[in-house]
Amino acid sequence: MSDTRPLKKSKTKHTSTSISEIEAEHAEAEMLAHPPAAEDRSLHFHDGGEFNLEKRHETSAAYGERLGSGKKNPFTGENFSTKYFDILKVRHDLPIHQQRAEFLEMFHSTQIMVLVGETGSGKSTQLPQFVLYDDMPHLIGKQVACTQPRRVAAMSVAARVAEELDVKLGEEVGYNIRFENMTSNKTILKYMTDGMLLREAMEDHELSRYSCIILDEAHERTLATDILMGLLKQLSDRRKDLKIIIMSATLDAEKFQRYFNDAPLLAVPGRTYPVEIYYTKEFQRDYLDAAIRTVLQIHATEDEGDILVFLTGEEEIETAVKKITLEGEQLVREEGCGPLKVYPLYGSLPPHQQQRIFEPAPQAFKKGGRPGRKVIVSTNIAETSLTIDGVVYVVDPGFSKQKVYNPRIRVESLLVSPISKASAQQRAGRAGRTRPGKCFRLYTEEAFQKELIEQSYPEVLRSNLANTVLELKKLGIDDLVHFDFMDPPAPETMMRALEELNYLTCIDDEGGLTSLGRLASVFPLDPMLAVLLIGSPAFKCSEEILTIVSMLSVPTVFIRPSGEGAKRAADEAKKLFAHPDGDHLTLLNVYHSFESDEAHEVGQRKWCIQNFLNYRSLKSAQSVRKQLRRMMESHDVDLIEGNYESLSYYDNIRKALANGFFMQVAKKKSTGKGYITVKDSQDALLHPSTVLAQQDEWVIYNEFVLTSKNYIRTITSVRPEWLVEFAPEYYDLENFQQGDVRMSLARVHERVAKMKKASS
DNA sequence: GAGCACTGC
Repeated sequence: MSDTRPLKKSKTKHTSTSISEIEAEHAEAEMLAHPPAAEDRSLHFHDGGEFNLEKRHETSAAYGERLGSGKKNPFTGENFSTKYFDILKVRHDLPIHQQRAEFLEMFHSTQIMVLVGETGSGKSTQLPQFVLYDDMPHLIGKQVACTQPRRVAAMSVAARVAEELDVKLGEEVGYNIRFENMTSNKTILKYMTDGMLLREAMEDHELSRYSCIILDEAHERTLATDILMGLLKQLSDRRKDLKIIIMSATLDAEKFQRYFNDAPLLAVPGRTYPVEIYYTKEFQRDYLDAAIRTVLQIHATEDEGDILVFLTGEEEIETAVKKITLEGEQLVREEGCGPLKVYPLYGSLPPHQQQRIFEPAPQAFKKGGRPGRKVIVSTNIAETSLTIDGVVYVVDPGFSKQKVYNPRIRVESLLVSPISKASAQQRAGRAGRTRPGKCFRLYTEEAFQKELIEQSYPEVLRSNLANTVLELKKLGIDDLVHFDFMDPPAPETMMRALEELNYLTCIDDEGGLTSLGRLASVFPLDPMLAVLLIGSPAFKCSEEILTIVSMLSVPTVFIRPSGEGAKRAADEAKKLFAHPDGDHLTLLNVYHSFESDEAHEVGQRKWCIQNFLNYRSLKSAQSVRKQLRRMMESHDVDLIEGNYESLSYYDNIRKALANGFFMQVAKKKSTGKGYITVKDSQDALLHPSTVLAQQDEWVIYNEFVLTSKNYIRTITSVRPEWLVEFAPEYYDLENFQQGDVRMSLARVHERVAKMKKASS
């Protein structure tokens, strides 16, 4: 039934390098009441003791253990709970515990160190605690920070560590993520997202409140992590008292060491099971089909154990789920196989459906019968963000959707591309979390060796850097060209970013931050949206623009289910909100309706379902709006509500949009179909989701998407006179080559000149 | 007349 077999067995044994040691359930850590401290503190050593500041950065592992195993919590002075000692036993069994002394020795001898640790080593939870006992931040009024790339990780690790230290979450141990600051003036260990620490660095370049900064999951190379690394490298010269620890999965430890001036390395073993790797003999033309057949074959021939399949996107996953389910039923009927339950898993799936992957595998039809099995068909989300125990078989076709940036046409797009060796190893590791497993790679061993790159490209090489450059400027980095990136981005990408910021007047011609740029950097938005927001009071509609910007900052609010009838119904529902001038105004209508009395009477959640709208997106637009509004207030950006009765209500909003989006304009082609972008002369079609008819000559667009065709998406019609008026330098005729756009613009300039003459 | 891998502020 399958020509992907016989699979060649490789001798390679693989050990997982999985990431989060802490599962979500720890987030619900039970908080115990602390009994009041009654006894005096004289019973030192065999009964614990107190911190001794003189020993700071000179303590031994025994010192920390003595303090941590006494009667009283040395951080709070209160008696430890019995639960504390139960957890302490478990912690002592973690591999990293053996290396506490080794860690302290290295920590004392160097300012910057690199720590690599595999899954289950306990590095994210234990290491920061080792630091606390030696660094004693509470005695010198400082804090220890530990960054995570994801919010859930920051929250759940913090909850776990608070439990381990027998303190209340938010007091000695807390976390800080966007929209939620769970810390207090007692906090000495703070888990936070990497983006959050970057924000703090923009306010305080010295990061002076910290005595030690731990960057966790550094191998993921998020934009924020990369910038922080460059920053910390610089800062380590100015602040000799600041300790820095870079934590990573094993693969690229040397690169981190080299980057940080040959920083010493500590490696801690993980706790995972070996995974056998199988390759196909031949190249698989149709990886989707091969993946489905491999799953069915595993089900028919392999021992008990769940299957995890990696595919690239929602549509592909839903197709695979349907096919596997159908053919699985056939296997049950014809071959007497056990039951098969198939679950999709991807980011845009609502949380309760994501949770279903944790349901237990189906039972065999009869006792002692062939095993039932659970199959999870997932995007990359199961590679890093979510861990599923019980997976024994991994099917890896070797592809994922990755963001790529083309600086020439200034477009970010998603492309199905081969994964890296590191990713392949990470995927394989997912099979060895509970017992030895198998990984079926749907490509040849030769392809793995020769064609896959070692590491995925870091985000900084795949993104538009306008926002990053603005952040760096705000961080006080004047010389961007010589900023020490671990992987420097292409010069053209930097040039594009500087050019864009210059057009937005966020930086002047000398590359210096302008006052507008400084203000724009306050907002957690793309510079263009920030400038749009800051400019909106001039058009007497900043409340409305604030709403539109918030709606543009969350996942799409429109739901369009599959199935012909449902699609039609969803399209009809959308028409109720449609504004003839475009999608931005349509978003405004949706938001207003969401907050209307009518929606509240029905119940917002129900109202959303009735109107094919995404409740979660709208709620998050609300919280984004609240945050941005606060920032506008504190930075004196006027909040002005447009006059809905006025005839110019919508025109004012469109003017404000034109003022912000003047770089993202397309013009209807005078001959032929479709539109052409004004700056880069790219052919583009209006995305079919637009509410606009195809007749408006000039439009601004929110994004340019490359899929089956070139599309511009989220579009509003504007008058060209506005563009010329608001961005005269950008629309100077000399900037345009001969052609359609220039000819039209010339006529616009003439009209404007005539009008001026007539009125004077 | 079509889709949004995953994060983060």
